[in-house]
Order: sequence, then structure tokens, then C-alpha cells
Amino acid sequence: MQIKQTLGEHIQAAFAQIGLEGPALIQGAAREEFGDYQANGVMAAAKRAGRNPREVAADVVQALDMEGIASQVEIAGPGFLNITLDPEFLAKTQAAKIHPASPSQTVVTDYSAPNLAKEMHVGHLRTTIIGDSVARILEAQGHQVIRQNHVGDWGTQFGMLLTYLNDTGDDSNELADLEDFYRAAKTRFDEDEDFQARSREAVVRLQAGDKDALAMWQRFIDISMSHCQEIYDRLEVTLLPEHIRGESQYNNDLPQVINDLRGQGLLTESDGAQCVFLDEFKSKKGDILPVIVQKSDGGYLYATTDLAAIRYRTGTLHADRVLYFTDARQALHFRQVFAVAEAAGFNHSHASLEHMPFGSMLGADGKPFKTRAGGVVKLAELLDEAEQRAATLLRANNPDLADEDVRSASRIIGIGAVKYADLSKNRNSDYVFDWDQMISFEGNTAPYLQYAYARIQSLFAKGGVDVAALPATTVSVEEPERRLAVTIAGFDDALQQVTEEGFPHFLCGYLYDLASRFSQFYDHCPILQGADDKTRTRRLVLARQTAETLQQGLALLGIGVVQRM
RNA sequence: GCACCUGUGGCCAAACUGGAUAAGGCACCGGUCUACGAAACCGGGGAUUACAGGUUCGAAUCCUGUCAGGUGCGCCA
Repeated sequence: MQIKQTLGEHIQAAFAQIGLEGPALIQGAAREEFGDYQANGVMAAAKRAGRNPREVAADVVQALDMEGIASQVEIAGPGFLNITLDPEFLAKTQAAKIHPASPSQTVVTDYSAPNLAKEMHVGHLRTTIIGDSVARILEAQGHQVIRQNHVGDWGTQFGMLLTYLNDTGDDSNELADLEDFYRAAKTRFDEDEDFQARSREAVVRLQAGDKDALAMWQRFIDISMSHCQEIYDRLEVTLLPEHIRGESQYNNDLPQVINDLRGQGLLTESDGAQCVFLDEFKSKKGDILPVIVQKSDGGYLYATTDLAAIRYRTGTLHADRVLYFTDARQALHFRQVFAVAEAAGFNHSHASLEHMPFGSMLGADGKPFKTRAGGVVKLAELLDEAEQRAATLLRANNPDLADEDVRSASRIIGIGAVKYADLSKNRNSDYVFDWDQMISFEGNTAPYLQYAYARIQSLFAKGGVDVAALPATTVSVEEPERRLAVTIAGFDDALQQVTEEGFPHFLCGYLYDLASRFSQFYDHCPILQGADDKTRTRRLVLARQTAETLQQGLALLGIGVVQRM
């Protein structure tokens, strides 16, 4: 249940009764002694009405009916409403129950989008796992999510790669390392004029639909894509081959995009290139920033492909929202593409087109990230290291664990730690790549959450608890139990917060809060011994609800749990 | 030159979009395992939220200016 929404509706009903307008502005209590939630909207509403906020707050409380929801509503400070939830109401809000969204929307999520000319490196982590998590949460809320992996599988660089592939032989095992393959091809391209010429011809043949060229291109794409799929599988990312709709697939639509723009009178020729000039990209001095959609040599650009993609996503897929998880450096590009799409009427379903940018990865020196050798850290290497460190720790803490269990658990813990390190940060800012921080197992990390989960499982095992036989809910009135119950009940609100603006770190923050409240509770409240039957049952129910919420919350981040660690 | 983003203890950072005494984590100092799991818990020190003005009951958040860093700006994606 969405508690904030429920509280907000009741307060707004009270607003209406006394002739006020505006949002209730519900949020968690700033300090525990204030209660569970607070409403900040009274002060703003009073201001708009030109009235004294304390008096208005008194009127609101007078008109407010919180029967069965809040046990206490107090006025504080300049006009805050401090709300303490009714324990019976809390008991009704079960753990891990997700309130279905209404209306359900069709949401296209564009994420990962690796360049198939090269290998995936740590820079691809953010788009892949942030997009995947938001997609999972939207789905859990009952939205129809259509994943689109807009892979870079087209363009001039493929002429170079195909020519090199041709020269080195079809069964070249050099393709085992795409990074090396690309570098070698580039070196040849820069040094060998004949190779350059043949590469350009290859591009022409490819774009003209030459059968042999296409077959070779397809083979290259398949190999490269299989490298990506390995990474996806390891990361437990939900992307599948069927979600691929790469740049190449829009190739045939591009002339039509240009034609339509011309038909709309939006096209201007400038220095031989076809451009769209829009007033909203005019500077103070009057210069207009162009969006180039066709090069002077007739070739198409990134913007053209993205326009075609918008037509497909809104026209064929009927999207209500289209979410783009890409680097912040593309912010201007997307602003322009969205603006052109609106001007040209390409947004057929009037979808909300939303760029979800994220910061760049930096080195310890604050400069764009490079390894000492000047290269990139491959994603596969990072994951290997994370799994190894997790395995070492697992063995040290659980000497009797079988090798097979160590292997599976270290995968879940190691990779979970890497994913959580990224997901738990606000995606807007740049971040510094740091092995130790990325693969950390203490503090606000995935292992902390997984540890809380494992302890609960161990508690049930030790106590011989028949979890299924426990009552669905119980009423907790005393601290710290009550506070834990309040936190469990806030799950749905946390999810809502994530999908509104595409920030999984809100869910991480929520889960961390939940796990740490559980750890406090667990330390202070004996469960199996030293508690009477009623208390024991009540505490076991809280433990089970915590475990379910942790498990489900982590699953929505694409992170697993283990029984022992 | 123009535009966008960022600036919060030594480090990583949150603040639910204008709310109450600026969370939390690492690191540091101290305490807690013959005890339902110490990957944990309890306590401690450490902040003029880059700077200067302004708006108002109230500003890390909004406005103006300055400084610092980053990114983008006609035929790459």
C-alpha cells in the first residue's frame, strides 16, 4: 500500500472541506520523536490563502478524519502536521505487497545499448543495471515494459572491422578479444591506404545491401552480441536477444524521416547538409543551433536514427513513456531530438520522452577514467575480481561450506556488491572508479542486506519455525518493533519514488534503512528464547516480513539473496 | 564565446524536489562474541552545504553574481 498517497488523500479531503488547495506534501518524519510521517503542505496552502498557518493547521486537524489510519496527528512548529500511524493500520500493510499502478502504462526502456564494435567495459555498467532495475520495478508495478536494446551495430567503423575480419580469416580466434581486434583493425586502417580504401568500399556494399557483406556483418554482430549476452547473464540482467533493436534496423526508415521533415517544411540546407533549426535552440545573440539529420554526402546521423526510433516506439509500440538511460553527455542531443520529434509530429502516441542521464566515470585523479595502460577496465574483469573476493571472505567465515555452495554464493554476493555500489548512488553525478569501493562488503552495501536476510533464514532454521504457518500480520505497539513495522510498510512508497524519475538509489536507501532497523531490532529483542509465545510469534512475523521485503527489493535491483554467507 | 551539469566533514555520499537540530557509510577512537550469525550492534570526535548577496515564517535546495571542475556546441555515435 502506498502510505504517502493514502495520507495525502485524507489531508487533501480536509483541505477541500475548509476551502484550501494544494498538495499535502507527505514525507517521512524528519525526526523519530515527531512521529512516523509529516505533512508539510499546510504552510504553503495557508500562504496561498493569506492565512495564519497555525490556525489553518488547527482547522485541517479539525476537519481531518484519520480513523483507523493514524493514532495521532499533532501540529508542530510553524504548521507541520506530525502523524503517528495506527498500529492496526500498520498491521494491514503487508510486506512486499506492491500496489498495482493505475492506469497501467506502456513504457519503452532504452538501456545498455553497447557498441558492438568493441567489448563492454565498466562504463557500460550504469546504463545496463540502472535501466534494468527501473524496468523491473515498472513491471512489478503492473506497467507493460518494452525493453529496447539500441545497440550500435551500424556505421563506418564496421567497414573497417569487416575488412579486417576478411583479411585475418573467417575463423579468426582474434575475435575472442574484441578490444584487441578493434585496436588491430584501427592500426591497420591508419597505416594502410589500400586497407582504408577497401574498408570504405565495404561500407558502401554493406549499406547497399550486398549479400556477402551483410552475411559477414551478421557473423561479426552475432559474435559480438554473444559476448554481451555473457555479461548480461552474469549480471542477471533481464535483457535478451529479442530485445535487440539496433541502429541497423532503422536504416531503411531514414530516407522517409528526411522526406517527412522536408514535407513539414522543417528542413534547411546549410553547407550542403540537411538541418533542422528550431527557435528553442536560439542563443541570446540569435544564433540557432542546428540539428543535422543528413550529411552533405547523403549519409545519415545519430539524430536521424533516433528520430526513426521515436516514430517506431510511439507509432508501432504505442509507448506512454520512453525512458533513455544514457550518458549525460548526450543531454543536448536528446533535447534536440525530442524537440524535432515533437515539431515534426513523430511522437505519435504523445509519449513522455525522458532522458535519464548519468555521470561519467572518472579516475582517481578526477580525469576521465583510464587504466595505467591507457585502456578500460573490462566488465568481465571487474566481476571476476568481485567474485574472488567474495569467495575468500565466504570461506574464511564458513569453513564448512561446500565448494559448490561457495561458488554460487560468491557469485551472488560479489556481483551484488558491484551492482549495488552503482545503483545506490544518485546517477546524476560523475563518479570515481574505485576497485575497493566497488567491491566492498561492509556498511551500506548489498552484502549488508544479504546478511540480514541470511540471518533471518538461519533464525527460522535454528528455531524450527514453520514460516508458512505464521500469521500474515501482527500488531506491534512497542519500540523498536513498531518502528520496524513502519519501515516495512514503506516499501511501496519507495518503489513509487524510483519509477517517477528513474532513481534506483531511493530503493537502495530504503532497503538499507530496513536492514539496519532490523539489525537493531534483532540485537535488542530476543526471539527464540526469552520471549513468551505471543511475543515470539509477533517477532517472527516481523522477521519474515523483513526477509520478504529484502528479498523482493533486492530482486528488483537485480540482486539475489543467499541462505548462508 | 554560448549552453548544460556538478560543488555537502579526510574519502563516498543522503536529504522524498522550499521544511524542524544537514542522515548514513568508509576511515579514525572506544565498548560488545562460552550469547537467535561480529559481513553485526552500541557509543565518540569530525560541517559557515565553494563564495557573496537576495527572495520568506523557513534555503544545501529557488533567484542574481563570482570562483572551481566537468561536459556539449554542422556533418562520430
